[in-house]
This record gives sequence, structure tokens and C-alpha cells, in this order.
Amino acid sequence: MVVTPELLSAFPILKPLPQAVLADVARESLLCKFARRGIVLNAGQREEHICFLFEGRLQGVDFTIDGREVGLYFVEPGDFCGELGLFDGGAQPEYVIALTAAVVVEVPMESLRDVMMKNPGVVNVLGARLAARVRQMTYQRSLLGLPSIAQRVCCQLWTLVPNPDHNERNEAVIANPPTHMEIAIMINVSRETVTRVFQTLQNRQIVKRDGPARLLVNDLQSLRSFAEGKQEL
Amino acid sequence: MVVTPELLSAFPILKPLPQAVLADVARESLLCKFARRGIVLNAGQREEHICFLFEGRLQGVDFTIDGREVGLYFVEPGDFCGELGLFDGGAQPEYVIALTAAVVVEVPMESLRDVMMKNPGVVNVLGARLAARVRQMTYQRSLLGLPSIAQRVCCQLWTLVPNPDHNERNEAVIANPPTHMEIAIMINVSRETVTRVFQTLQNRQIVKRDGPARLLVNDLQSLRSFAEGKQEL
DNA sequence: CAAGCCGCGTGATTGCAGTCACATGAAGCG
DNA sequence: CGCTTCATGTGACTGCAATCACGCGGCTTG
Repeated sequence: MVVTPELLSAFPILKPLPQAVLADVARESLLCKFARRGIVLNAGQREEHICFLFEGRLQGVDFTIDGREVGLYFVEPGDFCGELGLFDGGAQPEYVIALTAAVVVEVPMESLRDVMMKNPGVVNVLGARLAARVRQMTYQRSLLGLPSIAQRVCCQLWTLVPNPDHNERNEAVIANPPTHMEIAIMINVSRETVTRVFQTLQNRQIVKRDGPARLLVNDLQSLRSFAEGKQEL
Repeated sequence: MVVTPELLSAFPILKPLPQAVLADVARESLLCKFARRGIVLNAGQREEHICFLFEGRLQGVDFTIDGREVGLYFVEPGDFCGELGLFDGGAQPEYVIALTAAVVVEVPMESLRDVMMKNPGVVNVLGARLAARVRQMTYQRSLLGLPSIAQRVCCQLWTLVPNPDHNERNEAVIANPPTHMEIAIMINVSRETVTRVFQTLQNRQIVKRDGPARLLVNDLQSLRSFAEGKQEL
């Protein structure tokens, strides 16, 4: 499908680029749709494109030596993934799969590498993004150190709440929430355990399902205090 | 203490730089010694230097909300840490502490940033290093997904074996090995559990202590098959 | 040299989350 | 429209690692 420069400029990282460059990149890019559970990026291969997510939710996953699934990060609309090879030419280390039906713009790695070489600003932005990724992974790792399982679930839920809502209001909506299983592999617990924590949160009216594609958080402040361990579930 | 350009060129990342540049950087750098448990980098602050490790072993550590220590990575001689701020100007996310007495070259972030701007090659090398860091964190995260605790310990031990020895011979030496506690926080287990696994490994003559500062691995292949889950402990 | 600290070793106990098994209900699909 | 698949809900059981408590020996340190 055709990709317009306007579509590309919807992504914060690409927005600062001059129109002419955007047009070039757009010409070489592809608009792809993925079904739920579709494989967006394959591990082990030298993937030939960077994926910009327009709609839906993706998850980076890895597998342990014995075949267990491990969740690494979520990708939200406006963000991208698969950029590691830009820096070292190496293979994609982890799989990226679609958690919901998703719309993705695939930009060839080569064209982005060219843009990167010519526009010093882009290198900096991409470097900053990679740094942010390291920070996020560090945070996620510290989550795994929490001894209380319920706290882990609440922390993960808290990170799924759109940032602007964190302090603003006392309720929020999480669109296209991950399934219990998908949350479970992020925080090293079993699916049933996540279900049981959600059950408790629902009983206390802290969260509420709103159809299959929306999760309401009624009481952000309570969720927060559980996440921070100020209150026990 | 005085830092010579020759000392700097002992580090693979700096080696390719022209002598003149190295001399400039050397003039602004400091040679620091840290005692065991010394704090090399502080979390939360905007640290003003990158630390190149000359001798000893460092560990990046974070803390959970409730104060538990979490191990993130080890730094070996020839490597460096604290570079994240170079990319996004942000604060150092985690602490870095000395596991053994250590000799460190502290290069001011500003001078390295200058070098980076002027030598496009350096940006690429630093970018590649950051990418390697992401790959390493991904691997470490997948370790945590392993259901068998003994396997986790063996995997971590395996990563401590110097790379060149991996396939070469059937024995190896780990210099300045981390304590059981320091290994424990890397893989989310208790100190006692690490001790018990080591006890088993010693009984089977797979590893052996050689004084306080050296750990002998007698049977690399066995260690490997435990790490890969091909054999149960 | 004595004191104290620290890293390591080890047993007993226990609680908690993993696992298994199955029910239920909603959503996709031919 | 019926069938299947998948996400979720829930109870019973159990095993395993965390925790606690303590001993031991070596190293620093005053």
C-alpha cells in the first residue's frame, strides 16, 4: 500500500525531517497490516526494515533455552521497533508480534541508514531513543526484583496507563490491553496469578473491563499506591 | 593521577583515535582507584564522566521500590560504563559499584562528547556499543525466564567465563569472581540458593576455588550442558 | 593479638505461587 | 447457525526456594 509523507510525519522521530527527505523515504516504505498474533519481526535474521507502529499494540518477545516465552517490551502507536541493526548491523535479537490487529509502516533499513548519515540530527534522535530503550529495560528489570507478585502486576499495569493521565485525573483508559498471558510473561509470573490479581482489583472497583478492547482504570491513585508498595493487596 | 595516551589506547573503543586526540582526552582524564564496595557511579545524578575500567570488576546495580538490590550487568577490564548520558543528556539510571579493588580512568563526558561530534567513526562505535548493551540486557532478561534455578546459576557462571575459552579448552579461570550474593541479585535468587548450587558443582568437580580471587572451571563442557538445560543438576 | 566483619555453608520450616484440571463465555469462522 | 478456539475464572494440591538462624573460618583493622 502507498505511504504518504504525511503519514510518516505522524511519527515524532520523523516529523523534524525536511519534506523532500520524507517523500524519498515514503516512496520506499510499505504499509502493512498484521492480524493478531502475526509476526512483525523475526528473531535471528538480519531484518531489512524498521517498523513504525500506526495502530494497535506490539510486543517484543524472546524465548528461553527451554522454550518458555519471555516478554520484553510493548510498542505503542507512534513508536517503532527493529532499529538495533541500524547501529551495529547485527541481527534482530527478539521477535516482535502483533497483540492486536495492527497497522505498521515498514521503512527499509538502508534508506533510514542513509537518512541517518546525511542528517546528523537524526543520529542524535535515534541515539536518544536507544538510550531510552536501555532505561526502559533497566526499569523493567527492577520490576522483576519485587518480591510481591501483586505489586509486580500493578506496576506493569501502571506503565500501561497513558503517561499524560498519570497525575491529571483519577481514571484512565487502556486501549487494546494485553491479555493476562501477555502480561504474565513480562513479569515472570503464571497466567493464573495475573488473573487472580485482576480479580481482586476488579472486586475493589479499581479496574473494570469495558468490552474486549478497553480496560478502565477507575482509581488511578489506588493502583499507584499498590504499585509503589505503599499499600498491600 | 596522570593518564597517558598509551593507557587510553589500551581500550578497544579509543584505540582507533588519532594520537593527538588521545593526548587531548588524556589531559582531561583522571586515574582513580576504588576500594571494594566503592561507588563508581551514582544513580539519579547527571554524572560528569564515563568510566573506563582498567583493572578489577564492577557491577551495575539498581534497587526496587522496596529497597531490594538488583544486579544488572558486570563490567570487565577494557570495557566502560556510564555512557548513557552521552546519547540523551539524561541522568545515570543505575549505580555502578566496585566488586573488587578497581582502577578506573574517568573521562569527562564533555570531552568525549566533543570527540564524538568531530569523529563520525566514534559515534558509530559508541552506537554499536549501546546496541551491544541492549542485546546483553535482552539475554540477561531471558535468563530470568528459566524455570530451573540451578540452570540460571550455571548460565550466569557461563557468561563469566572469558569468551575465548568457550570452545577452546575444557577448563578456564574466572578472575575476581563475584560473591554468591552478587551473583544472586543478577538472577533473582537468594544467596543461599547460589551457595547450594555451587556446593553441588564443587562436589562434582566442575568448579573449584583457587584462593579468594580465582575460580577454576575444571569441566567447561559439563557447565555448558547444565547451562543449556541438556543435563539436570 | 583480639575483635569484628564478611563471605560462605547448612539445616529446618513454611508459605506462596506454579501447575493441573476443568468450567464458562465470548469471538471468530466455515 | 453450530463449531472451535481462545481468554478468562477458580479450586485443589504440592513442591521448591525464600527465609531464618546459626556456625565457621579468613581477612582486615585498630
